[in-house]
Amino acid sequence: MAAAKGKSSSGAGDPARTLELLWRDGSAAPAGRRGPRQGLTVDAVVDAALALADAGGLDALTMRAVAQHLGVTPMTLYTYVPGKAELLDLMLDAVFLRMDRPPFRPEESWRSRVTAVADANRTLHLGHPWLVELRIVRAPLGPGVMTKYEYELGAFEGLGLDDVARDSALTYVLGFVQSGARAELDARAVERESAMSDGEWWDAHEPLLARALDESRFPLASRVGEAAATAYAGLYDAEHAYRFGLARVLDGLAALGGI
Amino acid sequence: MAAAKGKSSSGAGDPARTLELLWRDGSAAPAGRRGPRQGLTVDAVVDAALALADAGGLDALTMRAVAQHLGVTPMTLYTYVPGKAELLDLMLDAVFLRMDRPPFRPEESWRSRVTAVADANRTLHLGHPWLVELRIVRAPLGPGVMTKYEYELGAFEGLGLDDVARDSALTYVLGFVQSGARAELDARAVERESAMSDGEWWDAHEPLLARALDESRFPLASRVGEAAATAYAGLYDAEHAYRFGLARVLDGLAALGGI
DNA sequence: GAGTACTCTATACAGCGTACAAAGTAATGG
DNA sequence: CCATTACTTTGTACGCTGTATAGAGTACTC
Repeated sequence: MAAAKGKSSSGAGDPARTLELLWRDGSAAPAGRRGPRQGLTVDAVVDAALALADAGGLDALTMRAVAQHLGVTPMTLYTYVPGKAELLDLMLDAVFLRMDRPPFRPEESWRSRVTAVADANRTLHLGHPWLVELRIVRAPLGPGVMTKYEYELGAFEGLGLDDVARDSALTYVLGFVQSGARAELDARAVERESAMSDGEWWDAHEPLLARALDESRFPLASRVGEAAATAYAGLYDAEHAYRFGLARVLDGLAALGGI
Repeated sequence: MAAAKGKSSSGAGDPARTLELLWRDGSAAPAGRRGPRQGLTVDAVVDAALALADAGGLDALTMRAVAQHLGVTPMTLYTYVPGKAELLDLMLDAVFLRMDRPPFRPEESWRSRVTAVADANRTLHLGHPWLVELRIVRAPLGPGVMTKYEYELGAFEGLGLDDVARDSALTYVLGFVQSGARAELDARAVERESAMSDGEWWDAHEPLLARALDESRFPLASRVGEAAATAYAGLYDAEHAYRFGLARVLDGLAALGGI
């Protein structure tokens, strides 16, 4: 397998081997294996990788760091997972599987259920910042992915959608949540990495911005931009954007269902 | 300046220098400069970088590649731009500035105007795939960014929104478009890099997926998943997702404006 | 007891952004 | 006119990445 120089994508490895790992087929039958017994497990590798990525994003997730975390040399990891791509598939399925999924109550409105799904996904993304860095295409069809999909489709019961529209609606809601979470995480990361708050950044730029804030050339932009900046403490208020957007999403879906 | 190991972010460099470059302050006054005359211009560097990134994404955009494209050595570029972060700011502002912005007609409905803005941004993202890879926080306040913001705010005239809500609405629409564009570009990239179509990928996985597609364990998921896969040719139909989502977005905004 | 399948380690590679030092060039100040 | 100075351009070097490859040691099967 050639060295992956590009972005991290899901679903990149050998299908059979990846699925075997996802459903943990080999874990129950270590009988009659030659050679030294393995000192670790796939789960231990995945958990170490999750700890690193949760704390420092995909940049912090290097095979060397995972190995060091586990007290082995980097190449040892390759006896547990085929490569980094498959490790990411396992991480993704693991965090999906561990999500909280309180059962929907029969009398609950679809708005309440969809809001719960959105909130849960927002929490997921904010707790695992590496998720938004991942290209999730051809998702690894493990227990976590399937369980999550099954549960979330259930939230749209009562909206009067056919199966295709139901899938579209879920994709739409999840896209909205991921988009907002990404913006929030990006803002956090920039604030951390630049060691400069939004306010400090603004103070450094404002004196130089006569042209950009030219009211005669950009009347709407300068007026609305200032109103927005004044309304929220910083330049970007993620919480507000989420609440505003979710209300729009729900209203848009209501119009679809004719409710 | 330390080597940037992380993701590419906008707004990372020295404010004064970056703004000077964005508004092209030094370009008209090359009088009395000692040393050899420069063989290139900032614009030439930006255009070369754009050509590379448009064709191959952020992975293809290396300082070495830009230099080779221009027939100089990599370090030569650092006399034109302070570093890669500032080059990305210039690229971003440049593509924003070059967007098509047909004037809104007075009798045009807000739905038509917002649809035009969404379409233009979709075209922008699909034509410049590296945009979705960028962390756009603290956007470089150059002419492109300001002109785009000014124009797009105008699309929400007639919806009855105050300034703060107008900014939120625009953020919401742009987030939706970027989210969909990212999904589409990710799907394209994976298809290209894996040299495997979605259909081929599915054919390779399906025989092994008895567990994942277990109808008793995942009744909704297997039924809806199959309906969606059948309805669209591939696993993900970006065009459909965009049209479906944009209709929801507009309906959601209509409910906000009370229209 | 020989063979074998396995685990784990050590070394190596190409490519990244850019710091640093050196070499060459043109305008300036005496 | 020439030494100085500011500038452009180049070459080299560093630490980092995922993982190919080869070798050393271990525990099972025949």
